[in-house]
Amino acid sequence: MGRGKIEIKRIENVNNRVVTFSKRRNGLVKKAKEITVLCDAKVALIVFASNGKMTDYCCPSMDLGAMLDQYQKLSGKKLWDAKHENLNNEIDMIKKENDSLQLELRHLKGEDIQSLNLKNLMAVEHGVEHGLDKVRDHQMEFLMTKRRNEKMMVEENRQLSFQLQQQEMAIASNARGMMMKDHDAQFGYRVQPIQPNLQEKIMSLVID
Amino acid sequence: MGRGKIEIKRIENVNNRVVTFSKRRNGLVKKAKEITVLCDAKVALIVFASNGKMTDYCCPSMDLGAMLDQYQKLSGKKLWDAKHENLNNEIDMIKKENDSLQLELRHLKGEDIQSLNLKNLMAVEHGVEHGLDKVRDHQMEFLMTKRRNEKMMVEENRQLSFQLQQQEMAIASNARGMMMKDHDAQFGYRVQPIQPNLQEKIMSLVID
DNA sequence: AACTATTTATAAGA
DNA sequence: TTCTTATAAATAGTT
Repeated sequence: MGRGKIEIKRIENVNNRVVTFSKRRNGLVKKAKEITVLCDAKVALIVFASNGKMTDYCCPSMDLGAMLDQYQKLSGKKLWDAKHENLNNEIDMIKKENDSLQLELRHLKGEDIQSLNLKNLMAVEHGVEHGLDKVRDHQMEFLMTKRRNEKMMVEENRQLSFQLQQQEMAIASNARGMMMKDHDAQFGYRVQPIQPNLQEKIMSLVID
Repeated sequence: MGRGKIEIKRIENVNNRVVTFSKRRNGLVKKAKEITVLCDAKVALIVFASNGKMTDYCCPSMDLGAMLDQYQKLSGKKLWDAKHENLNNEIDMIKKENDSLQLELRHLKGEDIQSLNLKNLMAVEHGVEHGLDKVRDHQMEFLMTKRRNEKMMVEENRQLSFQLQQQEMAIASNARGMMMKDHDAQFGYRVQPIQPNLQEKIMSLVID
């Protein structure tokens, strides 16, 4: 329909092809809209140009998802069900892994062991013993650290007391020596902990 | 385009509507095919009549599934991804559960415990100790059962030996008393275990 | 389902 | 791209 009749075969001239595509795509969408309105039809249309650009139309009365659900029902063809199945399989696999983990966990806690034979029981025992050793080692380390920190705290306290005492002495002699002048310099000394924040660190370790 | 111009609004006359639908649907599909061939386009078209009947067209170069994948990519709209999202969420949840199980398991085995604080360490220790007790209890039971079965076996053996001895004596006296008649009755006695199959049961327990 | 008068779509040209 | 226009194609109403 135009100045000349054309054969329905690929238009080799790129320009013509692009122009024709644009015109016909518009025509197609227009007709889709028209049949939707005129005949109460439900239409979904997706068009990709050869350059990848997409145009789509979907009747207002039903969204594309619903259209495709219907399509699957009526045609019996699967669109996304395949992917669905993959995900379900994955879920099954992870669930199985989960179950076996849970079982192993219960075994280590001494539950559900009536189903184990002697060899497995012994394996579990060794595993648990080993774990217990490690946990106790770690606890020991913990306590050692705590004790070490306590010692450091005591030592720091000792040093602070010493400094404090010295400063008090200095102030006293100052006060005695100058009596009523240089009041402002009197408190120029600052008590400075050797390791700032050490005490907070230790407390958090102990409380944690 | 026809004998008269029509407004683009729902055709109220049912017959006209159905006929027009049929004509226009054919036209739409024809145009879809033509643009596919002429312009190398990819087209997917689904049409539902108001009576529910479906017609569809999809370009031969790409199946509907692939078209819709592309559609989702380019439009950013979700079609089945909504359904998939649920499954993906479920997968994430189970995976998280899995991870925490794995961690707990490693803790019970004494691995990765440097991240635990003292309270948790102690909880793990108690758990593991309890498990160990239970496992050992169970092992003990196992051995007791085995020992009990061994005793039963010894006792049964004793009884069998006794029966056997008695039968041998009976046979001997029979043979002496009857010498050359009633040969067939000679072996009429049968050695019957007190608990049939007990030995097999015990063996399977021990081997298991 | 055909027919056909008309409307609509569009191929080619500008 | 867009507009124009001659012509092909689609189709509304009729038979």
